Amino acid sequence: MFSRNLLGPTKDKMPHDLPKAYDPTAIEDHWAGYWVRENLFAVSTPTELVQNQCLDGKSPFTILLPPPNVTGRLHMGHMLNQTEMDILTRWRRMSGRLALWVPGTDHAGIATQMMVERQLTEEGTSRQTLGREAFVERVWAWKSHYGGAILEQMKRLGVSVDWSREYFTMDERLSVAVREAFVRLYAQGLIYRGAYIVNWCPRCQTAISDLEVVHQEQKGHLWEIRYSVLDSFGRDSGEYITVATTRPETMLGDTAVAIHPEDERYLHLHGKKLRLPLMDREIPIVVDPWVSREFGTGAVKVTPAHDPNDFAIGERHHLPSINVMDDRAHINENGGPYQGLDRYVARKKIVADLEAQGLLGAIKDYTNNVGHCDRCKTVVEPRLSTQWFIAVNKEPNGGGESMAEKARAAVRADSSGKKAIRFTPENYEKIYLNWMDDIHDWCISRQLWWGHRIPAWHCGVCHKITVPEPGATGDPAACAHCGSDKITQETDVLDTWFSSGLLPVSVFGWPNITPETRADFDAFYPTSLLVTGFDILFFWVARMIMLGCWFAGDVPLPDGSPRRPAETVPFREVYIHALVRDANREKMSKTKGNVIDPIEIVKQYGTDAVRFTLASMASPGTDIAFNVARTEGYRAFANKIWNAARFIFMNVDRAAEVGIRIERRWFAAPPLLTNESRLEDLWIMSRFCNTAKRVNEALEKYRFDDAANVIYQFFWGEFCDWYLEIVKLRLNFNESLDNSEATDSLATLLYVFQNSLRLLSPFMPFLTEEIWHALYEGMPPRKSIALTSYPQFEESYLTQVTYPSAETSMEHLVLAITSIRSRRKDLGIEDKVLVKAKVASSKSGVLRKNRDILLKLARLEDVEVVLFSERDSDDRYKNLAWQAFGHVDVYLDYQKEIDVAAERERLTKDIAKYEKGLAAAERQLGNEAFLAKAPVHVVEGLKEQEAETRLLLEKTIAALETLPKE
RNA sequence: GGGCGGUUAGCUCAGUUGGUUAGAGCGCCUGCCUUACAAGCAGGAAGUCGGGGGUUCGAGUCCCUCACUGCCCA
Repeated sequence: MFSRNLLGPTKDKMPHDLPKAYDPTAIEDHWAGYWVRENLFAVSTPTELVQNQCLDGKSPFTILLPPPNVTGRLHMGHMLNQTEMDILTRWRRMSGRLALWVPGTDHAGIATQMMVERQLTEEGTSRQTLGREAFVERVWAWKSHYGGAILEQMKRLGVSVDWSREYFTMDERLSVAVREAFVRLYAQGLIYRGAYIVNWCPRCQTAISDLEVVHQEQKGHLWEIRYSVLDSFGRDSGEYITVATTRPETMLGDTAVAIHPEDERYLHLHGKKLRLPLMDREIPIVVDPWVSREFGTGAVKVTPAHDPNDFAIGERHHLPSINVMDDRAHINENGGPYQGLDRYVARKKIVADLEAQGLLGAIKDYTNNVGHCDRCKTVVEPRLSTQWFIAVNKEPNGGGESMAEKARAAVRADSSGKKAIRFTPENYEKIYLNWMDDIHDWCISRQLWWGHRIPAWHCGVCHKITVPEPGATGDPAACAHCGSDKITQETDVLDTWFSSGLLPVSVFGWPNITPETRADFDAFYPTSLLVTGFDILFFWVARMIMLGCWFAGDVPLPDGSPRRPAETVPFREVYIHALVRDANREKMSKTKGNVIDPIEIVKQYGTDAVRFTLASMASPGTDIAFNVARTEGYRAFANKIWNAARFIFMNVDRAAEVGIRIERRWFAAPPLLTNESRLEDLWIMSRFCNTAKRVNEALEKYRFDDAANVIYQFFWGEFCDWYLEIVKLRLNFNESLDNSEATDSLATLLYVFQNSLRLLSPFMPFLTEEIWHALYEGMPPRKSIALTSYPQFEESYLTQVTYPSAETSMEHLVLAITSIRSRRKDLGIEDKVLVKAKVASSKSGVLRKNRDILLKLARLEDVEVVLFSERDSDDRYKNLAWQAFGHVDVYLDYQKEIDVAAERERLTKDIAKYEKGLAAAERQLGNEAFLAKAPVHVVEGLKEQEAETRLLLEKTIAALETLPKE
């Protein structure tokens, strides 16, 4: 097998004996392992770099892998994300940048805790039985055993990350950063603790942030409940006020009923009290303009402990808050007779009891938006609870901008129009800013055991909170307020996104930035790019911007000068990629069962083909409907490349037989072509340079689709379809002949092929690596094609010769060939039959000069080439059945009966087409306004087109007339 | 309810600042195992660019409107 030669090439073996069909499984594992083993993409701490300045003058290209959950399994979204990052990183690396891609995993608080809890349940135990310390140990054990499987999957995809820098968000050094970030924010007055309505997940038994709540429409009911109005003696007045609710069980915690101050229906009730049914509690009627008069009955029950709006009303009217549910959303001791019941059981019972007491009004069907836990899909319970928050809109102690303000400024254009962070696609900038404009304080505490424990200590004596001073190491021994040593650490942990939001600063050493340790930070911060999905735009991207801008601002530049805001950002660019959907544009989900496992597809079609599929469909802003039909097509492309290699190796071997060896300089520099060089060589070099230029431009704009399609088109449609076919004419190696022509052709062929491999390698790293090594017969100049340079548009090279004329000449030749082929088909000439042809053209010189190509590719026995003018003035050419193809007319000398009817139909159809086109052109050219206002090249182009169409029309009509009458 | 996007060939999608007769892949039809490749080669069919209106010499592209559809936020 081919790759075995690379591991130990032997002279006596045929080195280029490749299997006929490309088999990715035979090579991919080998190279994936090789890249990791050889540490090819490791970037050591730069020693002589100044801030963002490489020795060669190019800044480093730095990119962080969005850390997958340690519990994660690779899905299509990851694969898209990683393919895009890998293409860009490989491309930047090959383009001469110091390219660092840092991988790692996220401890994923809730997800991981759930995973281990599930295991414990199966074992018949629980985390509570184990206790906190043992449980956390158990999670670590789980992590070392099962965690990070996703990184192994990534290795299989061949991502060019620096594995030596792999991190885990709970690593010691990153935990230090988390703690320091917390204590600094606390010292700045931006972290506070308080009782607020939070989203409570009864399943996970923790508060979750607004972002972790997914709203879903759900069919439910709207229950109307009658509350008795009391008279001035506290007795039932006989009057009722009716409220409507979707959550009747919360009435247990009602502390008021609110009405709109100007609602005429209730004016007489201002200042009255009500009897809360079932609980027999007196509650006031309050007036509040927030109440909508149109909704329901215009009277709303107020449950400050279980609804954010009610909480606000409660604050305004100094109402008590009665929390009626416990951590599991069971009714607690404040729920009277309902204590201990699950919320939904309680709901049923309360409705039944109300009905029994005649206090239940209408029950209406009602669809409302119910919040669910993002993680476990349990219905979230808004619930009053004491949590830790970051005040994102608040000025820090000592003044200055808030975190949100800094984070907005980083994205908005400054006075000179520059943006410190640029989004692609651009519209995400607006989405980000809209969100940032009404951002709420961030609830950062979670009632979990797995995560970074909040570095705050509660005093058992004075009940105040002690948070260490910034920079302090070690835990406090005594209360900072009363000196008592009876302090215990807060049991809550931090939101996972708090630690991942710090990654851009923490992975490069923050907060430990000293002259000795700062080299990484100086070189790699800000990172160059973030590639991620829009689903974590707010979760992660926004938090990184807030935290990055906040903390990097304290780190001076290497020369000691203060860091300007634009240099505090965590990344300079954000590329938001699309969602990968299934072939029917459905969102992939486990419940729908339409999840495509990338590893399965990779096994079936090869990593390169899947990568190429994703790249070719990754048009910014458009979701990807992943269709294996596409992947099948790109597997065919991989096979095409493979077979081109086989063809080339075959010729290298044939050359070797007559003593011609590959010379390294053929690879190193482009062939020296002149205006006298052969057309196909000039043309393919021109096309290659053009392709390289377009690929570089496309990648610069994150147009992975354009880049992939341009390469595909070049390699298959130009290099294989035309160049290889033509070059077969030249590759005649013979001991008795002068082989210089064949050798020259081989040199150009190898140059273009080898550089095409480089061009392709960021997209198809495995296949190109394999063939590239084989080209050097196992003795390559570098360890990997990934360490060679990326083809660039070589301006100086292209000005040496007249490439544009080579392109037009080649186009003409191609037109002549395809025209003859088309005519052959029309006449029903079998492929293997060689015929004689006459070709009239506007460029007969090109066709005469490349007669051999014309004969071979059009399968001709002989060809006579004349100019149009010669043909038209010579009687010998009159009355022949010419077929017009624009700049070329074709006549084939073939005796077989032609199908007159079919021919007539075809010509008639053509005539109709030309007439239509001609009419359109004439109409426009007859328009004086058009002639006056349109740019010259447009007018000239149209005139030319009109003339051509007219000529085609005339010729076709003539051809129709020469057909025998029926 | 607020905001953003989409509608182009049978399918999945490109189409850059308005400019000559709208492209690609897959699929489809016809013929070929032409020694790199049948995962291939050659030739071909297929679109009134969601509907309507407007701006313009000129609109898939800009504006208005309607329809359908997706997403985010509340």
